Amino acid sequence: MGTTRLETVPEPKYRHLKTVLSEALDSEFAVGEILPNERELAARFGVARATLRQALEQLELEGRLQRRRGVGTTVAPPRVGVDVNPVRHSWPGAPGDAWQTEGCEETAPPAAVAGTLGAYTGGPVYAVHRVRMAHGQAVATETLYVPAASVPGMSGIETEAGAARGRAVLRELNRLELGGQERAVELGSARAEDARRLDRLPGAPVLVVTTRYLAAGGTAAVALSTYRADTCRLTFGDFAGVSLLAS
Amino acid sequence: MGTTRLETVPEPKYRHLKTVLSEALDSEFAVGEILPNERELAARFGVARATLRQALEQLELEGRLQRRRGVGTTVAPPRVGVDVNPVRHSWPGAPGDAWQTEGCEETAPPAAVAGTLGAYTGGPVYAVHRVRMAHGQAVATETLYVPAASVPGMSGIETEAGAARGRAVLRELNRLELGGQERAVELGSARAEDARRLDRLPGAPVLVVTTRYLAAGGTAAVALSTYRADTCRLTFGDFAGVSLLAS
DNA sequence: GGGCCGGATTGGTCTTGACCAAGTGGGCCG
DNA sequence: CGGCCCACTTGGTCAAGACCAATCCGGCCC
Repeated sequence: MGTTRLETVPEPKYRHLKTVLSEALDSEFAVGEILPNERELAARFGVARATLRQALEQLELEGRLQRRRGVGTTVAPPRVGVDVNPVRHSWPGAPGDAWQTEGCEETAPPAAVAGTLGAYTGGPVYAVHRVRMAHGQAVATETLYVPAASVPGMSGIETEAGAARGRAVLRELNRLELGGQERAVELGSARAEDARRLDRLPGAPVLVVTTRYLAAGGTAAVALSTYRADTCRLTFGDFAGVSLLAS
Repeated sequence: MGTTRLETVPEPKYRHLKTVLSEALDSEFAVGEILPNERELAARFGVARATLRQALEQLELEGRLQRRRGVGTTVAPPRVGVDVNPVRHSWPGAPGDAWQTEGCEETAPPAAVAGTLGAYTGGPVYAVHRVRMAHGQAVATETLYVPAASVPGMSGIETEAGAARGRAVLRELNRLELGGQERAVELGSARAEDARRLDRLPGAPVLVVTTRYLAAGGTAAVALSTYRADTCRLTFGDFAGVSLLAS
């Protein structure tokens, strides 16, 4: 074991294993290459399969590996940089971004969202569902909550259905004069529904992005987005001038 | 089990357990309260300890629980909102933020950082180490890489040492005319050194924030920050006018 | 009183062994 | 030939049990 051992206590096997595997991935494997199966790897390193899996799990969390039941463990490509501002000076749904609108329904928003919508509570709220693609695979899901009262021209919406209706809501939203956005990022685990769309198991780690879209009257809409934590690196396009924000 | 069961396949025990525990946390436990130990919980639910631990691990990942060896499992408080822009129109180290400078050394930056420093490669680079506190506990660590060539007045730095020297570097940096920042956020696992400072085990999930500080000449500095993913919710203060960024 | 020490408690690591579920691919059957 | 089906491979879930390491706390010793 040629790794650093500055600690006074022995390093757990799985952590040492993780280091060894990590170095092997850098030097001996190509992206997309398939590793030996877990039983063989465990035997090769002389550890129990559970111990090996502990190391593999962390490597997968770091985006180094990709595992699929029935297929195997493969070396993952570097994380894709995903800009949470897909299009400059845009509301969601502007042409050119990678979002794909899937549907729209009229529902009661989650309690947490309802609170931030503030002034618009009470009236109907549209929930627009979208999926974001990158390199041919789904990397994020989003539910955008839009109170009908917060945007004009919402009366004709009922004439359309499904994805078309979602796009109509976004179109109306884009007409608003915007006052900026407020974002938060935290770690979460994918709900069953999101996991399915992201081709992951429920509970998979995701980066949860909460966005408040601000308009003259207050919060015009709230978006809840979940990005695959294993494959995504969220970027926040350069926003010049923190100084511009001085109050 | 009153939970939704729309899937056709049976739900794994640990996931069901997670749901049950999650609901119990909401209704039957107070923040800071200590749960029964793992062996008793496992017995109570009629599962192996490993299965119970799988549920607890996910709940800890979501910031619902906090576990400490030799102490027990406690109900975690809601995540703290941490603004990655601690002070408006500021370089790091401005008065009033929650960062605490711990030391400064002259080192070769990691390869990834060296690349982005671009024009300033070759000369000496200072690494300033800081820790960010919130509610009395360390929630983030940071290493700020500052090429001596990128800031003026760096000649007198050598007269100071340790934290004082770090503050001196930050002071000089603050004098620069700034051109904005570029950020990226991704999931990572804490290196041994960071884990120690964050009072976590190595490998603990962290949100890794990479910040490029831009100045007239290019990248003036690069910061690598790691935030405890279980306790932090990163906020990006409202930046008005995505429209201001239009090129 | 103050500090050391040692046992009890708790989560962390590790093993062995078993079965399940999702894909893959080859071979049989129409 | 084309499509269905089943055996097989692979990761996912689960069990029962053992020992380790960090912490706490009470009692002993100075």
